[in-house]
Amino acid sequence: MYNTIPDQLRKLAIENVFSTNTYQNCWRTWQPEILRLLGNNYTENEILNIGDHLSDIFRSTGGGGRGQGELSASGTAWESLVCWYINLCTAGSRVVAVKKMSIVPKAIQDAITVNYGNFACNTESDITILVFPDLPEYNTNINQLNILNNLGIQIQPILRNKFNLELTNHLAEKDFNQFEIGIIQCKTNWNDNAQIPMLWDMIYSAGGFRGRNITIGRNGYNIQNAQSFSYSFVTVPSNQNTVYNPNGVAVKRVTNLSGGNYWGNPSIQNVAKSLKEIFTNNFQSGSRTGLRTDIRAAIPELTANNSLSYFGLY
DNA sequence: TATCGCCCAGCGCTGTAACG
DNA sequence: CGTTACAGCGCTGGGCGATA
Repeated sequence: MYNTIPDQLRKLAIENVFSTNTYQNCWRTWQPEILRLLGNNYTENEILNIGDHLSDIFRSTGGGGRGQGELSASGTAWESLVCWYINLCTAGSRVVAVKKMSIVPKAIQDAITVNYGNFACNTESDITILVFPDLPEYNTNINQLNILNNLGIQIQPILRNKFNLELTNHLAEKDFNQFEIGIIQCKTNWNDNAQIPMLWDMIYSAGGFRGRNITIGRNGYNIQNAQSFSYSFVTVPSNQNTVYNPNGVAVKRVTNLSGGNYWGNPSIQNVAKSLKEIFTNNFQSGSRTGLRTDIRAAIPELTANNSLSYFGLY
């Protein structure tokens, strides 16, 4: 159970999140807060509804600290919390959120690279969402797989006790056009920064600009050839004393993003949606049985010494 | 006058490359 | 394989100017 390729990559992604000092410090405060929100005998509803409270959870640490340390760390912390939450809600599905770029399959990395002349800029993305194709390779226990590399040699799913990324690299090349790709731009504040996701979304939507030698993708991998591509924005927002209304520039700039704009609060019509809505908006095809069914099945496994205990919810 | 959007500068954390 | 060094990255909140 939870031993498919997507779920192995998910585990790697979450272990990476927990490996940073910033997240470990935050987690000491966040974990009790999250467990309190979940309550006893929680269901898939309580798990999903964490999305309405992510901003409160985030603000429970730091508390307006203006030190450069906290300032710098907060961006990482928000990204990490969003990554944790998305993976929690998608456990058991073929949807995986990855924060660390180097564990994203190479072909996907290539596809989302924007080339400005011969300079590859924006190879980084805050969080990359992968929806693995609905093929046997991605629904089967990795111990029963027999995947051959280009030399005809079987790829070991586990190498030196670690998930072997050669597996995902190879399969993403082979099945590239059946992958769905999502980029999530995380920002703790909203106002001025809304320009950044707006502009990148324009470039991705336009598919580059030939006359100016601005292109997307490299090594033959292009988001146009993937199954789908979406660009989303997720903010806290940390701005104090700011009321967001549907006509504000910051709001207008992100409401038309291909993947939508979200925050860690309950949805407000025409302003921002709760992050919990991102699953029905963008990544529905990543589950055979449906999101809620997957979460329901995952809940017993979140406890100590079970297959999803790496989420730290015990 | 009230509101809104835009601008500014800095320093510690993280990840990666280089090294032993 | 473990350690070190370094380069790149990001968030905040007040003030100013433009507009209604």
